Amino acid sequence: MNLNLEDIARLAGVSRSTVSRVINHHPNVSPATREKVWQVIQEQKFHPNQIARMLATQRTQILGIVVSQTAAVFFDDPSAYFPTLIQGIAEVANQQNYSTLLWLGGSGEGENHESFHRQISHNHLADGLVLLSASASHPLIARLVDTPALFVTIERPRHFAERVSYVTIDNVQAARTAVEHLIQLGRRKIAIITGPLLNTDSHDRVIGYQQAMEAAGLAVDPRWIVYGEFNTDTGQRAMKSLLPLGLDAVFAASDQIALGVLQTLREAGVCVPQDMAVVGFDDLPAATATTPQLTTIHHPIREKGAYATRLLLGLIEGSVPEPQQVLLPTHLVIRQSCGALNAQDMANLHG
Amino acid sequence: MNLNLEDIARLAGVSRSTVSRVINHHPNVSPATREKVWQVIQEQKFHPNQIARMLATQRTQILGIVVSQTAAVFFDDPSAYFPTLIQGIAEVANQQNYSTLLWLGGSGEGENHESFHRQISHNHLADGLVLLSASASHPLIARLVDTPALFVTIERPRHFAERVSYVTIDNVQAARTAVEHLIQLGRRKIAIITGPLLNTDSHDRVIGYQQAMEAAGLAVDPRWIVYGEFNTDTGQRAMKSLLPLGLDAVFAASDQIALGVLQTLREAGVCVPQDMAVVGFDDLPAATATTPQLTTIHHPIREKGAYATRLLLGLIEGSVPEPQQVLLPTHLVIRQSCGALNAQDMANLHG
DNA sequence: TTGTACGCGTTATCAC
DNA sequence: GTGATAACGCGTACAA
Repeated sequence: MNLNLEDIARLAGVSRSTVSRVINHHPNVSPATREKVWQVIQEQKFHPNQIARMLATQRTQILGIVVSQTAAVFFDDPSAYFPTLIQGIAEVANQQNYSTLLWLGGSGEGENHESFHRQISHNHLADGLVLLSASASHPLIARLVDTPALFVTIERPRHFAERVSYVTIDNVQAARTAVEHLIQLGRRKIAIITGPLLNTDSHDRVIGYQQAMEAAGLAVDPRWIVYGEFNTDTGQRAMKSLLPLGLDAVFAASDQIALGVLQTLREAGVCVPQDMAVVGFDDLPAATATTPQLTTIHHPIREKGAYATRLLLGLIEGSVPEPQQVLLPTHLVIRQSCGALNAQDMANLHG
Repeated sequence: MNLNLEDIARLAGVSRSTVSRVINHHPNVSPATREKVWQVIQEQKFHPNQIARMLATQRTQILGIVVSQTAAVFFDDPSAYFPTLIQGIAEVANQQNYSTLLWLGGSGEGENHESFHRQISHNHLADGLVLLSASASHPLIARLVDTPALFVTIERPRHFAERVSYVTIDNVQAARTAVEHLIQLGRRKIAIITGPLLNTDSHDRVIGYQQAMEAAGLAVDPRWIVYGEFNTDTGQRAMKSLLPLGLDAVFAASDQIALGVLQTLREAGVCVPQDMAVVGFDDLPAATATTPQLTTIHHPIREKGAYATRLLLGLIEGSVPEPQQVLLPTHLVIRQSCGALNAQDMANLHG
């Protein structure tokens, strides 16, 4: 049923190589034959066999996306973090004529994780890999770092950080900015609720928090630093434990956490921003749906995926040397949850 | 750097074919040589080249996942519908040693859509395709239906429904069950807020609604049927327009819509379920986070993806004939938003 | 400018 | 049981 180069060649009255040249836009082919060959190709709706081409060129034009995460984090997360990342990756990839292979796994424990990573590192289908969540992909990184495989991680990895290419945001600076904003507004007793201790994003945000506090000469009570998950549940639980400490502000290191914080504060009858200022992180769509609207750090998630992909493509083309480490900038989005905008300001904004 | 069959053969002192037989677990090989060859394979950490194998077998062991949706729907949706579907697909695929190729597209208009679908239908990389959202993939279906390409859609397609394989839920029955529940509780003036008019899921839910109403001898005011999108915004807008009509119940054809409905009712001071009963659809995690908790139809999204994949695999293996159409069952999850459980019942449940 | 011949790494069909 | 040898469909030096 399917034709091949040979068939087209015969129909066009030329050799197989000439057809190949035409298809690959090789310069050395006369306009006449080029025209003639294209004609036949169009007529026959011929499309070269990708697989054969891969075998011959040793290039697949495929990028692998690896999500080494437990299922729940991927699909039950209202923040759509991974989907957004994937969107950014796929966009750039498709645009550059790359296809994307999706590896979802790690849902099981130990054994499963093992075989999942083995599968990826042995399946040489992709020209390069994007690892979403460096912390979760740690075993895979350890496996890949000593091979010629090309990959870039999202997040700075905990280990091998100097040897691997990664794209992340400037978490330290971002957190610092968020906390400085609170301090400028007169807040002094500021807590931080963040994600896992072993996640570098989470970790760096704590560093930024500490830097801002120290720079302002504010002492930090150890109880003010709470680790958990980047979800609403953690926000609720942490805020409850923080309630008796007499704080005047909370830096929630993700909007999901902030959602839980706001909910708990509402239930406890604590007014935001009057009694407690809250600043989030991520700038999710949900951040504008809360009352009061959430002041937060804009996190260019999609752009992170896109950038990582462009970088990976660069590594594949050989146009940039390995390793590459990039920190994307973020910025503060001021809304209502910190009290920076009073009623008058709001009126002006809307006027 | 990378070895091939020939190299292993030389090292094991046998021929290339024998090595191939060992790898593919062919019976016709003596235990002795089998053992010897395995030894070498292990030592050299040899893994056969997938691409070459694909070329020879004419099978890729790759499944394509096509999301012909505008970007926003994929990544900004808190319901995580597509990610959940993808999860179900990837799980089954990986389990059966298939990789998944992800096609995200249709973000642009016309032209882009065209080239996106062309790219997919010409890229013969996948052994089969799963099209998420038949309504959005309509042009692609039209393109594929007359080719030997194997594919299954999620949702019943609007056209070619008899000729294509699809997996969906029994929307008519589900909607009917939801509305019957409201009727049994004494509600009479029941509205439905649903998704796009051209979406078959959306359409079928209206059919089920009408059947239930008719079976109960209840007249339906045309204004009670509102089409929109499967999101919170639609819920809010539609509910506002419904408010003056003196209803006593609303069937929101998605939990996202129900969220908007509940919010609008709260703002309007309408008590749920006393003044207005609300039943949703999907049974998202968010349905238990509302006050009152949402009575809703459980929608096995993940299972839908998994089933579609198993079906597609069957088509590929040739073990089932084309086309196959399957309706997955759903069930009603009774919580608080319809008043079926009073305070006493709740106490008993928790006791 | 065009054609020949070989290589990419497997699987599959034969003989032996 | 085992080993040549021919596909699979394409890219590409090299020769013409």
